[in-house]
Parts: sequence; structure tokens; C-alpha cells
Amino acid sequence: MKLVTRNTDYAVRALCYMAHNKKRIVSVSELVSKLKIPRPFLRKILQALHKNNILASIKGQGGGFQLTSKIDKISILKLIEIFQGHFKLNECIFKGIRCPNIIKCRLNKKIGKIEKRVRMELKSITLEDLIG
Amino acid sequence: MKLVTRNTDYAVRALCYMAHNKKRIVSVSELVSKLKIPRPFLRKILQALHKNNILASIKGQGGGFQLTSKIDKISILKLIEIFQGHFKLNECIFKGIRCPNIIKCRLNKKIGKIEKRVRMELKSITLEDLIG
DNA sequence: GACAAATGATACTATTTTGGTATCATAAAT
DNA sequence: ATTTATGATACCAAAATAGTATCATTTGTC
Repeated sequence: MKLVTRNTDYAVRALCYMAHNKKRIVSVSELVSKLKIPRPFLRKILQALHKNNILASIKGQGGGFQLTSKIDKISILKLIEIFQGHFKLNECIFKGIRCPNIIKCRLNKKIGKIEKRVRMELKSITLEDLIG
Repeated sequence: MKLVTRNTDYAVRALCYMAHNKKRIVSVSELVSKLKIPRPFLRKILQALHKNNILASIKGQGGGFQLTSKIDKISILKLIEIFQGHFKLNECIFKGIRCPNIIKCRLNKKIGKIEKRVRMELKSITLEDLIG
């Protein structure tokens, strides 16, 4: 089970790299050569980060990406939600439909409590913590 | 993201049903008609529970399955590990290989702490808690 | 003993999610 | 104009999850 999938992971690395080179514009090419992430996949990831206002993009020659916010404002939770959707540990199998399963509902309630705490912890971890 | 996949979920339901009918032998047919779980899938699940000593099996006519242990001894963690493998939230992408990514290692450490707590909580939830 | 009703074992298939590629359009520096 | 970047989007591949199918074996009943 993966709390963090590969695209989120790559995003973390790319952003941390960019954080080291603060304010500088970093191109996909540079990131590819430094981080060894497949180029088109990384491109897609950076575009997603752009759409979510984590990165600014500069088109054209000499262009690339740039962090928009301070790294202590970017949490792992946020990145997870960009790439993996709304963070939920206990999705009911019978979403929408009337749940026929009281047992599972009890379990979901308990998992819901765990989820709430995990969510808080993930929210508290920022890129800054990873760069140290 | 699913903390509990479908086979684990079905196992929970089946076991809870059996717990209600304590000591009785319950056949796949009965479980299928009560719980509306696809028969061959449920069979596979019950066989796994048998292999892991959660259930005893009685072959032949009138046979079926029977709980071996008390329901307060069967944790959700145990069931998750039977059906989803060893519980881990932070599997490194570079398992085996020398990890080239110190950032991710820092993240893994933090996730490792979360994992430890989630694991403990899942261990503390038993079937008894779900039957109430 | 034959038959029916159950599980044991195991191989196969289908669906969904994850992890990518490929391609064409658009923008900006030279 | 050309080159070097990103934007958008459709497509493809691999892995994980969910489920089927089939044959073997055991055991109770007639």
C-alpha cells in the first residue's frame, strides 16, 4: 500500500531541487538530467503543479518553472491531493448506493478517525522539513 | 486510496456473520446468500482465512467453515496483512537498490512514524469491536 | 459403493489504477 | 524565421485488484 505514489514522489523531489535553487527558473531539461525522471512524465507532473499554483511557468527560450510560494507553505498532504485525489482511507465500497453493511460502516467510522489524524500529520509535513 | 481492499472487506463481513452464529459450521452457500458476495471470490477468501488459521474447514456434505479463535483476538491489521501483504505505508521506490534520494528518505522516515501509529491502531481494532 | 455436497488447489481472465509516451499547439528569445 | 521552451490532450503499458473456472479430494447419506 502506497501512501505516496510515484508522481507525488517525483513532485516532491522536483520541488525540493527547485527550493535549493531558490528563485531561479529551472527547466524540465535540467530536472531530468539531475533527477533521472522520465521527461514526458515529469513534464506532466510539473504542468499539474502549475495548474495548482505551486509553480509559475515561463514559456519560450530560457523558460521553465519557478516556485510561487514559500516551501514551508507546501505540505505533503497538498501534493498527495493534487496527484492522488482527495485523501481518504476509508472509501465505502457502496458509495452513493444505500450501504447494506452496518459492520463495514462501523469499521469505516474507526478508520475515519485514523484518517483524520494521518491527514493532520501529512498536513504538518512541509517541503521545508524535508530539506532541513 | 484504500486502507482496506475488497477481499479484506469481504473477509470482515464473513467473519462477523460467523461470529454471530457462534460455533456453528457455516457453508459458503449460506454466506453467499446472506452477504451477496460472488461465490468463487468468497471461496478464495475463506480458503485464505483457513490457511491462516482464522477458520477451520470441514469438508464433505454438511461441511463449511468455523471460527477457530475468539473474535477479540482477530484484528483488522491481521486481516489486512493476510489479504494485502505486510502493512507498509512508505515503501521506497528504490527497494534493494541504493537509494539515490535523500529527500525521499527523510519523507520515508516521517511516514514511517505515521505508519507505526496507524499499525498500532489497526491492531487494536478487533472483530469484537465491529459487532459491538 | 455410488452419489451428492462440501472444501482444496490452482490457473486463468477482466477491470481498474498507476505509470508512463507521443504529438501537436502556443509562446517567447534570438 | 527558427529554436527552445511549456500547454493541452490523447494514447499506451504495466501492475494491482477483483473475480471466474475447473478439477481434485473428502465425507455424509442412500
